[in-house]
Amino acid sequence: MTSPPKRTRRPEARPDEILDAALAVFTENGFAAARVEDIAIRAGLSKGAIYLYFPSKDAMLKALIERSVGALARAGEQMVASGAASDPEAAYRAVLTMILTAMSDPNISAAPRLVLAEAQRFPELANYYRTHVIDTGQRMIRALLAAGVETGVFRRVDTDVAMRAFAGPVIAHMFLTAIFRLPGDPDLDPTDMANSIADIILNGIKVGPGDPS
Amino acid sequence: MTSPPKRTRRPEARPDEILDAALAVFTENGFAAARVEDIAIRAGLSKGAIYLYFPSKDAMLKALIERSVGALARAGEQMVASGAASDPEAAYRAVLTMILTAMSDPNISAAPRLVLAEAQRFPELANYYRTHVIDTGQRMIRALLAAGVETGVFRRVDTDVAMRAFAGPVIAHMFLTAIFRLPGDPDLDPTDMANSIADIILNGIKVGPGDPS
Amino acid sequence: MTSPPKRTRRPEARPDEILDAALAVFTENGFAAARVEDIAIRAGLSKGAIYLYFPSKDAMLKALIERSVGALARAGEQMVASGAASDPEAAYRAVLTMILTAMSDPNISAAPRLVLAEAQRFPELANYYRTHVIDTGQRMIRALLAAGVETGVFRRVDTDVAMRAFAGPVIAHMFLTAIFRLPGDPDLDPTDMANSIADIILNGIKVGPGDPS
Amino acid sequence: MTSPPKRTRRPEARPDEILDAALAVFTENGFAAARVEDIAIRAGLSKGAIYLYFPSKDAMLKALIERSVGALARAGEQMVASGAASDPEAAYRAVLTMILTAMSDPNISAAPRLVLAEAQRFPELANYYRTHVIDTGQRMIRALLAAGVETGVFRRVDTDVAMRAFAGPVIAHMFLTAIFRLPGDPDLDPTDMANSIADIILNGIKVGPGDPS
DNA sequence: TATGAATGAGACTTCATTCAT
DNA sequence: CATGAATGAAGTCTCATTCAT
Repeated sequence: MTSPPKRTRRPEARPDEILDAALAVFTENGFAAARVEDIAIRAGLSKGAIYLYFPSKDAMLKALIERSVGALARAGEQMVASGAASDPEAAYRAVLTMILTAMSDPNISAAPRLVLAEAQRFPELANYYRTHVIDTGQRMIRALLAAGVETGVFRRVDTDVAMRAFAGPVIAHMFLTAIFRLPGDPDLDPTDMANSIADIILNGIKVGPGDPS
Repeated sequence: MTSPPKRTRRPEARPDEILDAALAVFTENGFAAARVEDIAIRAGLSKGAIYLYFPSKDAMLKALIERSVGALARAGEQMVASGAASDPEAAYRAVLTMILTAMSDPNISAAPRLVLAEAQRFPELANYYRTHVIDTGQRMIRALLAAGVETGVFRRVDTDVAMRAFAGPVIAHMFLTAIFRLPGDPDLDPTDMANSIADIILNGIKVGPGDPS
Repeated sequence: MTSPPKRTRRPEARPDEILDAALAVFTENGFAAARVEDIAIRAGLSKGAIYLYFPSKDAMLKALIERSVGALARAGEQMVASGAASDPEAAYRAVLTMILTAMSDPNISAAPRLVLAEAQRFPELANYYRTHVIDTGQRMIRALLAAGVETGVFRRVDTDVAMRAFAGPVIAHMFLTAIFRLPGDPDLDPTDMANSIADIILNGIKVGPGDPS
Repeated sequence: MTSPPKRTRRPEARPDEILDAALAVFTENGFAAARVEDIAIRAGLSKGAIYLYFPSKDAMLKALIERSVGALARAGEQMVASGAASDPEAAYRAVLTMILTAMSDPNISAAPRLVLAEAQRFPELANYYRTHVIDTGQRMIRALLAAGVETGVFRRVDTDVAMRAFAGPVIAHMFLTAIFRLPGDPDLDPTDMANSIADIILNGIKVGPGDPS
């Protein structure tokens, strides 16, 4: 239960500790301006030791993104498991609440923000993210929409449009929370926020009075 | 008709030409990794000449953001002029179309993306952007909502929620277009996209059959 | 009597005005750190105009030293004219008073100090100064001593020793006045100082009671 | 016995080795024109390694002066220990011989000359030197004079005058030796020179036949 | 003569990476 | 495994000098 006696930090956890430190430093300074030494210090290691675990600073960025993508993928699976097919509306609310809650924590949103900030410089990164995150998200959105159309609650909406409508508010919330929030600003409850957003989006894609199909 | 022999080229346009070049290089490489020499080359100048117009690389970033904010502010005024009060729905569609069209051009979205990428490193920048862009946007959204509530077409929606619902799809579109778009991907017409998004959002905040007020 | 109407500064005085400015800037910043632009500003000219009068920064330094050496040479002639032969003691007092008075003014001592500061970097400069100033001084000191020995008031003193005894206090005074003087320090009257120093040095080389010749 | 293979060389001596190299390069080129790389090469290190020991070129200059002042202070203590009180004349001769011998070596006089050359640019440096060297020297001269007046061998001499008479010849000797000496010039024996100068100065401040007190 | 925009070599400084220990 | 001294490439910024006007 208690934290181990410092020197005995299971050495197999090192890479992860380093990535934690790297994420923090990358987020604070941007990738290019981040110094390996600062990562080392934050990880409680010497500069040289970092290179026993990662061959380069670039590799750390890549590993970081891959790790974060893994977490997102797991979240996605959970999301699918939450039963989109039977009740698409409830599924959407559940997923949105989960993601928005996560993105309300700047420490958790750090990785996605890092990708958005650095993707242009690292096309390989952008590609990895697109394949593993965006495409997955797209598939999930499509499934959600299909389920809703099937059950007659949703009208037919273009996937590209839906992606913007579904992901956009999350991204906006992330930036507003992590970057543009002032010290005195009130804490917005993520669950309330998620439900209010869902009220709008779901209402927006529901079959209306005049919509035949 | 052709450009004069190198040394004589509307000298009063220099700072703007340099900022154009800087924006391009910053966007491509990120601020920290951008080299002043590349900016100079792109601006058709020597490295040293840059420093005749800007005292430092930091100053270029700042000037760049301020210039871009000016453009956004002007767009905002135009948006207000488009008559939100008389017909909020039409006003929203007009504004969204305008912004989304702009953000469909990676060259135009470059400045906002730069801010999102670098704001964490430059709190002063974040602050400037918040005061000049986000707060202005918030005011406009509030005015739009109030007008709609007044005329009985919109239900009452929290401003923070509305900001995420209104701005989010634009931001998502911007990133999808500028960063995650593959060479072969089809061109999405911004006007169609704006209208489809507006269909969702407007429908989402409209007074529904069951909503009394 | 009044200063000329600004634009009409006899253009033939330009080089001298530039050298005045250069001396001031060189003294303040050292030669290497001095900026040609600062010299130009101080001279009321543009950077480019400087190069109409001097081919390089180095040339300014050289011209500066040569000009200052000319002034010193003229002072030396005056010194010789003051009649060392007839009364060496009075001649020494007169010369010391004159030089010490001059060296009490940091503006006047600026050139010699500049030489001492930069001579190592510019052997040609050191050489010029040695030939024109030091060697001349040496000859004068030798003449003074010879006259005193002739009249029986001075004992025989080695020229190298005498140079150190004669010039040293002047140099010390120069540095103490120009560099190490604090704002609040009292003004020392150069004439008093010269006479007090002369009291020591003259007494020191006079034929004493026990000295035969 | 021979120096070990490059990387391992009493590492604790590094800063001192660097300062030795810096002093040489600063003296040769002046501070502003000295290149850090030249210092590094002279110290047998790479450019970057210098910055492991000193944060800037300025810091090297400061450290250099402080080190040299320390040496001078130690010499001063030794001088006091040489017994000024019992025999002021002998004490003066001893001190002058010591200092003049030191100043006859251009390597040793390098630091003081550097101060005289750069003090104007670095007021902090001038101040440090004044407090630690000049003021100390002044106190010692005053003590020497007081002792001589006490024993009735010296007449009363103003301290400011004495400083110029005592320190001047040393400074003159230093410049004549380090800067204006030609390759062919004969070696002057510092001890002889010190004694000859002392003959003049001591004689100059001694109580004369006509001086009552 | 004079201007001042422009050039480009060069300097200080930083930092990713290596390697002897 | 770990350290930390060392390297060297690279980048920002400065400034003497030039030149079209």
